[in-house]
Amino acid sequence: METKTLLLVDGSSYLYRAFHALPDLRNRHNEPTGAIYGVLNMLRRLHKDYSADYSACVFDAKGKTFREDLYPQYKAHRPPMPDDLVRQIEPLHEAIRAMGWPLLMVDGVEADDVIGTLAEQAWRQGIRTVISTGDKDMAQLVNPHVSLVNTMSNEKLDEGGVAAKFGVPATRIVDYLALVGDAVDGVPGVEKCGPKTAVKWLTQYGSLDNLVAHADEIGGVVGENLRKTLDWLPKGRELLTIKCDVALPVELHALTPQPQDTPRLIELFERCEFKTWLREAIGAGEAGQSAAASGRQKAERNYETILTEDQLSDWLVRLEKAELISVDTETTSLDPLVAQIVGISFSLEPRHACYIPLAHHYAGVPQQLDRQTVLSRIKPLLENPVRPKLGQNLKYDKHVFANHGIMLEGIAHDTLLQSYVLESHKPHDMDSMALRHLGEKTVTYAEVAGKGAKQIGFDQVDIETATRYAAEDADITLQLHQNLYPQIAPDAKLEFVYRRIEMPLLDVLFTVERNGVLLDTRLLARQSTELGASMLRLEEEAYKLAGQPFNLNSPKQIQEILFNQLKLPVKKKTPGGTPSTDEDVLQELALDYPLPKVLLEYRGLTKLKSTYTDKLPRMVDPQTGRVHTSYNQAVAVTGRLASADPNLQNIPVRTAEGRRIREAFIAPPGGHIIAADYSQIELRIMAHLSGDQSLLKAFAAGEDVHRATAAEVFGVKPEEVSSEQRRYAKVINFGLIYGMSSFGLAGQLGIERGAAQSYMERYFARYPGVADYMQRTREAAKAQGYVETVFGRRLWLPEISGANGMRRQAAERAAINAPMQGTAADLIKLAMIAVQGWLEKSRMQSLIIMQVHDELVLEVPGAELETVKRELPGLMCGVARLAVPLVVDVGVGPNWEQAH
DNA sequence: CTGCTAGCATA
DNA sequence: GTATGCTAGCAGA
Repeated sequence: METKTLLLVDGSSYLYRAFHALPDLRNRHNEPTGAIYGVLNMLRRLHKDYSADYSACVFDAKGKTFREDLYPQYKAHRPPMPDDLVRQIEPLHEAIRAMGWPLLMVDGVEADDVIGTLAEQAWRQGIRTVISTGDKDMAQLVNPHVSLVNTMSNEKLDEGGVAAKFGVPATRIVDYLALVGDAVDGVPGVEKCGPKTAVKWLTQYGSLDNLVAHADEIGGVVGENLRKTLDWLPKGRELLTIKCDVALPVELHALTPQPQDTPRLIELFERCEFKTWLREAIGAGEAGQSAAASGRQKAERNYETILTEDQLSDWLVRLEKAELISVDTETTSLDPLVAQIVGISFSLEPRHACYIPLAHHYAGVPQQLDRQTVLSRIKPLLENPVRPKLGQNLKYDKHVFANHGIMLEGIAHDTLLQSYVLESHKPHDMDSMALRHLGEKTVTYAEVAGKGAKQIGFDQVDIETATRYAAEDADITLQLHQNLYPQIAPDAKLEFVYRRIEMPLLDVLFTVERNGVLLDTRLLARQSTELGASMLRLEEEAYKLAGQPFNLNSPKQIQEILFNQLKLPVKKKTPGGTPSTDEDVLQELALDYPLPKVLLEYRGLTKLKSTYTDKLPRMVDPQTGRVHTSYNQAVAVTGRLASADPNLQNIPVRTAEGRRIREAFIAPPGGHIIAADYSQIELRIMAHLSGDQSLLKAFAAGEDVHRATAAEVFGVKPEEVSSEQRRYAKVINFGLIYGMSSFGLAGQLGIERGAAQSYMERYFARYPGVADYMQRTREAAKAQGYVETVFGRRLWLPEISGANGMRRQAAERAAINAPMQGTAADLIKLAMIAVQGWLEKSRMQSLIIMQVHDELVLEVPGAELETVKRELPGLMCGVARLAVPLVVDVGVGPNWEQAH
């Protein structure tokens, strides 16, 4: 594959140099133009010399940078920017944009750091970078993939060039700069140490760190000066090090050269009186106009509203031939099972799209094509599995079409899932993605339909506005696909996650959501009544204990009663600084006082009533008589699914009262509920990933792993492990999965920090493979910015190298947890695909009705019970061969509770 | 009416 | 100590 190139221009460095180097040019209004001319001239030369796939001109922005925080004197002695220079900045930026250069300024980040970060991102993606700069500090960025060019002197520097020019390799440039210092930016080095001395020292000692270690060996005054500066040097070096990991508002791939805005350029050149360039621009403008007149203008968008039979037939012909159809629906509702089609849009090539309005209703609406007729005409195409479709969140559109009796097949690509596979931690809504990847600002839903109470239905939106919005959606989706998919396809691991996991899962989730779950609503209603009665009793008791009535649901009022009126001791604070009244605190207080105990009981009951027994019956779909959750496939950064509306992944199980709710999840008459869950899945994955021998052996032998851990940590025989010891071991095992510290373990077990520390040390001594794995994971996360699951799903940790210590530590813990949680998510997703595939192939009536992270729940007719029970574990365990056996427990019952 | 916090349900 | 979604209360529109 040929290599792509990124061209980065250090605009700020050229701006200063042009201003000082060039004569004081002015236009007839006496406005200075010299710096503008100098920088633009250079950009034109670069444009001629390099044909880059990506490019950007980078400037310093306003805002304090980390260097000023680190060292207040940084750039402090610089005189303020001359007014004549300030006045040229805005027109220069406009001209650069008009020329089609992507222009980057990031608040609080210097141009150097933006350039460093982009160069780093580029070489990691196999893209070559050329940095155009007049600043020698940039030499530190040079490596086999990154080179420099000074467009003013025409000097080019690759790795060899840097070594030849400076006398030290590129990797030592920062050390070199720290010794010499940077007078311009006000960063001192070692007094009397110039380039010669710095090179001599670095050649002799290899690096600054080693030189510092041997500082006492250096003689003379310079040696004396070096020793005086030892404390300063690390800080100086930090100031002079270009950061390569700052957060940027745009993606590298969005930095594509844009078409020139000729009219704007003509205006600017006229104002500046750049005569030659002006003539040239006018010539280009005329050529462009005639191109537009003859229909060749590419940049223009062409969105067509389909209102006639002829237009429709015309598009149908093209849709039939298309190799990929970008499709989007506009509807009456966000609820996928309720939504009715208002219009449909298609796009087959970038910047061209159509919108077919079908059910707009407002005064003066034009005649629209008949919805039923249009749907029956496009139905064969939509249902044809060999005509590939593309969309953004097609699971939703598949529901919408299904609501009209159309089964959307041939779903080949989904940009939501592409973005999720590439960058699970970033927003995946179309507006942000268009900006991030295409540099395009899109029409938002709020702009066409309003928001909040004033929001109107899409059917009330006038057809012209609707076309701009809906056609753009199909168009932008296609453009995003053309940008994103090429980033997935060449990477075998990402391709697997996208094509073998997420895309097939889309259809499975559609089926699971549509299947729905049958609820015993009368049972839930009865439970609600009971809960209500108990709550009333607890309420009265609480008022008596408090000496006054208050709102038991209000943490604020509870605070007032407990800590101000009853003067109970404050155990911990909320993040907001007020005394916490959460479960842990109440539990502790309950040992000594009666009211907290009542509050705890009350809280437990309210949660059950409001979230479950009251809410669930109201979520039953009147059409199907069942509850249809919605699985969000692209929110959890670890790769898990998330269930919402209602959330069926947090139905109570821990307490006996809570578990009763599961009795309401039932099978229809003659059917059964089967629950199949992976046993100890995350610990097994930890064994696999770490390769720890003891852990692998314990699983291979089918041992009770918590008991085995207890035996190792407490140094007793497995059969002698007490239940207390096993409980401790279980907490330790879970803690490890969460990347826990001894501090956290102590809190969890209610023991001293030192005791927890020694448990962990003993654990790691007995399971050295696990300790090793944790360290490796932390390092990998730091080096790459992400960690991977067994299947190669990338789990991004943007804060792993951040400046915020607390957040960085949290990112380290997440880094340890993510491969385990993420691999478990991959496994059960593969299992869902396997199970659904098997059910369809063998024409079974059984339905997958829920997924709860490590558990699948099925509704099975009596006739299929034995078959499904027999096959399910094998299907779920067969999706991967790990270094440990996978074990699935299967339970059967008339309801979910009894299936366990 | 919207957005925030506290609290809590699950894996 | 990892990852989610939902509820009620409450403050500021």
